[in-house]
Amino acid sequence: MTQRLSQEDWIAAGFRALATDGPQAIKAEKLARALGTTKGSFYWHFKDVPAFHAAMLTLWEKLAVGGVIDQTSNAPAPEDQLRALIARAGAPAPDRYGGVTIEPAIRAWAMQNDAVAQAVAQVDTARMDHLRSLLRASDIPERHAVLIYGAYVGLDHLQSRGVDGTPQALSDLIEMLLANR
Amino acid sequence: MTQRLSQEDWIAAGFRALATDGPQAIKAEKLARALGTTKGSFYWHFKDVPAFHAAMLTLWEKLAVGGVIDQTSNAPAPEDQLRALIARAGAPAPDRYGGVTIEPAIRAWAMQNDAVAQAVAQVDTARMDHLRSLLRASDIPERHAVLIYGAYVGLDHLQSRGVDGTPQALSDLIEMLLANR
DNA sequence: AGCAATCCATACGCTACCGTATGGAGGCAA
DNA sequence: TTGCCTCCATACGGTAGCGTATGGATTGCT
Repeated sequence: MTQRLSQEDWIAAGFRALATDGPQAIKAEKLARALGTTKGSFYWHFKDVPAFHAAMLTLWEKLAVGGVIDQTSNAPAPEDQLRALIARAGAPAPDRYGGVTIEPAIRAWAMQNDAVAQAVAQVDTARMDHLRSLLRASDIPERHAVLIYGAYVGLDHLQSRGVDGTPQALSDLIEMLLANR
Repeated sequence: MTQRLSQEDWIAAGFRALATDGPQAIKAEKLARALGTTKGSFYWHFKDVPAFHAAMLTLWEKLAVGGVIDQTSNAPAPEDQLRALIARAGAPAPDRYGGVTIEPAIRAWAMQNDAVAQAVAQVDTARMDHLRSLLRASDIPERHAVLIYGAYVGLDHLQSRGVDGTPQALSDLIEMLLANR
């Protein structure tokens, strides 16, 4: 690699490593090897490994919340806002980075790192709040937010493990809830 | 600890460590410290760390598949078999060990270990096959197996992260599917 | 071209964990 | 009691990663 690297390059490499090999792959020297450089560069761009992790998390929070919440105000009826949300969240996961879906990996990471767990909790709360408001506007009981979001999380996980039929399943659920209100 | 330990003691400690601190806590010396002993004992009971992991996985597969599949044949109508399954899978997760729910932690572990991923895949296939047969008998379209199982996985994850309302959500889904067939 | 700022390579000491080897400690049978 | 067998403690060499320090290379500015 005769190219000079930026913080973003390192973070992208971090997400790639996280998605393919799990949290234990997000180490300074390991990433340096993957980028064809040395940890000298890493410690130039980041104070230490926890700071690097924090940078990854900040970016993910932005992608994970923004990617789901915005672009729903364009739809006319609240039912269609809901459908648009599911369409966006269903097939390809909303938070991709470098072509890789990272959310299941982030959730796995949260098991062994409290800072990550906290970030995931914030994202979950924000998403569920938004979902609840859409449900309210669509005359669907708000308590179903847990079901929808749980299904989203589980289907995303199963999709990452190679199970298929997952995108369709989520919109099946929404249509059923819309038909039964 | 003046007590002599068995393989089972080590495995229980392994699950405890996995559930609370994640996969990186399943190390010989770490577990030894948690048990108040040394790794001399560990390497007496297990050939090496991968062999220990394999023992954990074998046990989990048994709990995870058996715990869901058996004890459903006692119900009369297939609808009630389905309800019984969900009741068993809903509130406390079916595979507990030492009072701890371990499935979300196992799934997280699967991100960074191919042997674990394979075990999870086998469990998922077995459970979904069984679920599909119950759906067939209950006149619910089989393709909804993915939705139900996805919801189960996601709700189990959310429950482990402290979100509440998760047990109710799964039976809501089943009742809705039963009402809409 | 010359200079400064930016970025990377390398070497070092430190910690954590692995797996092995070997020597006990304690229970149990004869 | 003696001896054996099961189980654990300890010490060792090896690997991988952390964070620091310091010097060298490149880039961009003037």
